[in-house]
Amino acid sequence: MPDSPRRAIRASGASRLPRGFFAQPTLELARALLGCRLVHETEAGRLIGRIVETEAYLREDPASHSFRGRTPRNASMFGPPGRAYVYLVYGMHECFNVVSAAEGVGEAVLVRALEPLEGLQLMHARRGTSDVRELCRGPAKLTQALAITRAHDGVDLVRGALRIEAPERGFEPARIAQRPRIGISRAVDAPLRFLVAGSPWVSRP
DNA sequence: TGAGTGATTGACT
DNA sequence: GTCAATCACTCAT
Repeated sequence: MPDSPRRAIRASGASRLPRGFFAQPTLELARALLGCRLVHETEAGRLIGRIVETEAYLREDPASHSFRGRTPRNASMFGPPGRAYVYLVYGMHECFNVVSAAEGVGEAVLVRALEPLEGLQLMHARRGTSDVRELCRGPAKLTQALAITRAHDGVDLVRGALRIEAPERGFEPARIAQRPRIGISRAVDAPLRFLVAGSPWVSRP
């Protein structure tokens, strides 16, 4: 009996993204990440969600943490592409970013929402909700659901317990919409938010 | 050194 | 719809 296609991909390592994937321009990466899978292998089990919403934060971008230069907090943003940038916001919520652009350039892509794929029971327990729609619909919700903390700041997302994998073969987001970003007070009109149009999993339609 | 702010969420009116 | 929670960081004394 032959393996399923998905299993074959996993077994061959084909779902792993090449490091160069993360080196593409930040805007293109923000779009390309839609449909990819965020995977976290934890001791309690494997947690997986499909990325359905992202926001780009660029150099020379007043809304970006990197705008005023490198600090201990945002140092990961200036690291090599394909790393994680995790920070604390409002004193209690953690947000997960994929670092992009060359080392020394402070750009990243914020992951705002996921479609839960695997480890749903663990996510429910971590989030304290029985509503599947509320598991990963928001940047701080998804970090809580997938057990992502500031301890993951700077980790390599190409390989390791926390990583990003390519979409299943043949999978493509139906339609991609581009909108202004959410929750910021500077550069509010720049259409740097990307989402899977019509997806019920995005933080705001 | 102290005040102000923030890439959010959930509880409450 | 409004608003509090809570702390790292920035900026102005």
